[in-house]
Amino acid sequence: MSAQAGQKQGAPDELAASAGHETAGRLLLAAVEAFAERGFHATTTRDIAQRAGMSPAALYIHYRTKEELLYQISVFGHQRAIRVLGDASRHGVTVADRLAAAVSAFARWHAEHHTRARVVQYELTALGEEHYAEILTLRRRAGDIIRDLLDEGTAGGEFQVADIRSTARAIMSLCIDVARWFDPAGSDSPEQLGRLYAGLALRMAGAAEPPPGFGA
Amino acid sequence: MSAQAGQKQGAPDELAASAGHETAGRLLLAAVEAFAERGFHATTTRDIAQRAGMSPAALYIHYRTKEELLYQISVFGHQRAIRVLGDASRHGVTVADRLAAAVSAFARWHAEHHTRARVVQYELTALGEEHYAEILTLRRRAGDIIRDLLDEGTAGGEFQVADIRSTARAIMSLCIDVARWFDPAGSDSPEQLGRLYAGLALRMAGAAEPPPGFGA
DNA sequence: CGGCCCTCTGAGCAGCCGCTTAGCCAGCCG
DNA sequence: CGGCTGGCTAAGCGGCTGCTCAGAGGGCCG
Repeated sequence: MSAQAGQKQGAPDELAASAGHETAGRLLLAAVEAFAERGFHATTTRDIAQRAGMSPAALYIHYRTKEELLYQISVFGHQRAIRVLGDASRHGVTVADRLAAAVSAFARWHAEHHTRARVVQYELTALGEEHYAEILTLRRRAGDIIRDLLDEGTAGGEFQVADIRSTARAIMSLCIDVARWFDPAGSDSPEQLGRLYAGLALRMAGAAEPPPGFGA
Repeated sequence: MSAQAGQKQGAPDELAASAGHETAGRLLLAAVEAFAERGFHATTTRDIAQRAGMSPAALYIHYRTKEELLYQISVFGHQRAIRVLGDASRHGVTVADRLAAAVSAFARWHAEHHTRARVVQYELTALGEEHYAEILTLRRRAGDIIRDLLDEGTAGGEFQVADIRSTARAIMSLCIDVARWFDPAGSDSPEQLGRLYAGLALRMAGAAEPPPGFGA
């Protein structure tokens, strides 16, 4: 019930570990679940504390406010997502390979960590003004990765894109929205979804179709 | 400040008119704005009443609860969006024409009415259980429209789609997510966005590319 | 072993929440 | 003209909110 989907049993959660203290990490995971289920504003500090098996006051030993919990989740989540996207975007010989790898990894991350991703992508506006601005600069980096790939592929003639900025935004948009609707009980696995979305992104970029029977 | 984007000055708002009473309509528009800005749970009935220029108690003469306001907005918004999508999906000779028209209209609606659409698409979970279930049946109808077009186009050989259900969901997802990021002060107009997204959807469907210089 | 610090709890504060109630007032009907 | 009706408001109810604080308990250090 409290285990993050896709995480191996017994493996320490990296988000929880990032808190640097076991109780602080438990509170972070409890907050992710609660925020994802009900939204930031509808979640009470008592609810978070109860999910972590603690008293409401314990929360304020490790975090100054409820908003700081959201901020920590947001920073860590964005950093992870951008790293996943950036690493994948360097795997591949052709630009098309790299775009496919990037989109596949990014969409897959949103499916696998849909609980976390939902908080990261849809509860941003509940952040304080300074924290919000800080997160926005992180987000721009993610968009730039896809745009650079489209730039490179279009310049080299591999892609046919009329409006690079808008197309890059559409591809990002497609991946991000996965967090809204993805259901782990549904028929598609995160891997399948990643493959499918990589193909869709290549088509959106106007890349030449791979021959039939290509790929696994 | 309180006028819906894209609405002509002085023209009676159809959502407001749907309330059947002037004050009730003003409250509905005020609620849309407040819910879109802060989210349902972070919005207080006092805030809604103040935006409509009334006392908090006035709200309860026209609506039983705060949730009923959200429900009215949701039903009306879904009905409009589905009608826009359905009407457009019947305009065109080829299936590709109709898919382009449907996606263009649907994406454009989400851009033009992004305030309303944001509430409709992202505050669903705040609905009561029965109301939520009712809205879900409406939503399925929307998805079916795109899926039927892909079905028809694939059967006729106009489209090349490996996974029709997932591709239909991706196209819907792309349009819906417009409500999350669209900024009327940005460089793209709703019309431009609709045209762009129609082209992207055709590519996702594997339709043959139109010859260069095609269209306006 | 004594003292200290760090973590955690029970109790609770001030303030805001959704919603209700009693009553005011303008407009319509006979 | 008197009385009734429906839209509206001022005041306020119980309950829940984020957050605080005094103190308990247990492990580490000298």
